Amino acid sequence: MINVAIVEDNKTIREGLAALINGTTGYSCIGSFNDCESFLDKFKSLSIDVVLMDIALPGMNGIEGVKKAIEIEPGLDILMLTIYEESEVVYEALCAGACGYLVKKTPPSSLLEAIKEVHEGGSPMSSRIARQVINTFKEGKNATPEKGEDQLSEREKEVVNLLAQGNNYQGIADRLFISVDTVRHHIKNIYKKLHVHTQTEAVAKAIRKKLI
Amino acid sequence: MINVAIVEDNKTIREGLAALINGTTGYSCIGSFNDCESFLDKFKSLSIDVVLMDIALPGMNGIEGVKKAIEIEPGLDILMLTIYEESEVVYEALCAGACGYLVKKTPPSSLLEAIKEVHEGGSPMSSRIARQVINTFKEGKNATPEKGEDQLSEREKEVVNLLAQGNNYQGIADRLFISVDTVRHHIKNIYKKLHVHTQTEAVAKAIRKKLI
DNA sequence: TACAAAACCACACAAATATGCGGTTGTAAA
DNA sequence: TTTACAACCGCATATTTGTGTGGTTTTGTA
Repeated sequence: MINVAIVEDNKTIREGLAALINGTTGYSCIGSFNDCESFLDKFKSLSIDVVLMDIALPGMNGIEGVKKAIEIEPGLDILMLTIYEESEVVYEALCAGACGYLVKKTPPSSLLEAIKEVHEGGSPMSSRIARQVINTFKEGKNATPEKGEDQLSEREKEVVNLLAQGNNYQGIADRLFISVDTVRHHIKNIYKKLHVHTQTEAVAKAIRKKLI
Repeated sequence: MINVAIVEDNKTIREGLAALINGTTGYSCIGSFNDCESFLDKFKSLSIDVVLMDIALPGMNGIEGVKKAIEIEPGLDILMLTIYEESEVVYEALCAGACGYLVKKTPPSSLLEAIKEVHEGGSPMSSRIARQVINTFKEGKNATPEKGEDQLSEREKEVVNLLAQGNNYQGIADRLFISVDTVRHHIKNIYKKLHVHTQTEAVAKAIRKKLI
C-alpha cells in the first residue's frame, strides 16, 4: 500500500486525484492540502510515502515547499505536478529535492505508474525533461574542456596544479626539477592560452574549466 | 523518416533491430556496424538521425565511441543500449554525450518510441536511471560549503571573488570603494582562515570548497 | 628531412604582493 | 560595560611576480 499526499490548490484537480488514488488497489490518499503551509504543518504526523505537489501554489510555491519538506524529512519522495514543462522550474524543483516531474495532463494510468516508480526509487519524468536535466548536469560536470586555445600541455597542467597548491616559482621549479625561468616561461604560455594575466586568475579559470 | 544506425556486435540483436526498424513506417536503418571503429570510419558520409550504440563492444567500447562521434559531430543523437542498468556506466555514457539509455529487453514498441523521442529532442531513460542522473547532478551542484573554521565573512567572500576574477589589490579597492590597505587587511584575514599564504592558493581553496 | 610544438634555460626590471607594525569605528553577544 | 569581531585605514619593506628579450634540445609528424 502506497500512502500518498496531495498538495494542490485547484479543488477539482485535488479531489480528482484523491478519488483516483483511493479508488485504486494498493494506493491510498492519506492527506490532501491546498497549500504548502498547511502541508508542512501536518505532514510529520502522517506516514507519507509519496507527495504529489503542485508547483504554482498561492503563498509558498511548490519549490519552496519541497525545500522545507526535504529539510525536515530528507528521504521524502516528492513528485512535482505542473501544467507546463518549463525548463527553469524543473531545474529548480529537482535541485530543491523533488524526485520526479509530471505534467498534469498525464493520463491516470501513467500517473499511478509514476507514483509507484517514485516509491520504488525511480524518477519518472518525460524524456524531454530528462534531456534538460542531463544538459544541466553536463554543464556542471564537463564544462567542456573546449578544444583549441585553452588546451594546456601536460607540463603546463602540472605547473597550474602546483600553483593552485600555493607553490611559488621556486617551489615549482624544485618539484619539477627545472629552473625558475622555465617555470616563468610555462606560466607565461599558460596566461596566453587562458587569456589571463595573473596566477590567481589562471588558477580560477583552470579549476572552473576542469582543466585541473 | 528517421534514419537510424546501429552499432552492436551481437549479430542476432543487430539484425533483429535492423529488421524492426526497416519494417516500421517512418523508420529506416541506414547503417549497421559491429564495432565502433568501422562506425566512426563511415558515419560522416551517412546522414544519420539517431544512433543505437551498444556499450559493451569488442575493441573500442561504446562510451569511447560516443566521445569520438560527438567530437566529430556534436549534434548527433546517440542512444545507448545495454543489458544492465549500471550506475557507473550510465553516468559515463551520458557525460560522454549520449542522449538516452535503453535496456536491451525493452519491447519493440517502446524502442521505436524511444528513437522517436530522441529525435524530437528528448532523453528517454527508465525512471531508475533518471534518479541516478539526478542524484549525480545534485552532488555536483550543492557540494556542502562545509561550515566551521573556513567560514569567510561576506566581505571576505567578495574579496576572494574579485581576486579570482584577476583583479589586483587596487582593482578590488576600486570596486569595493575601500582603500588598498583594507583590501590587504581582508586578504590577510582570509589567508589566516583558509590556512594559506598566497592569493592563488586561497582562490583555489575557496573554489574547491564552493565558498565562492 | 624539415618543420612545428613542447620543454627547456637565462637575464633584466618595473610592478605587485606578503607580512610586519600601528590604529578607529560600529555592532552584537556575554 | 566589557569583550569580540567585522570592517575600515595607514606605512614600511623584503620578496615575488609579470613581462620583455634572447636562446637550445627533444619529439612527433608532414
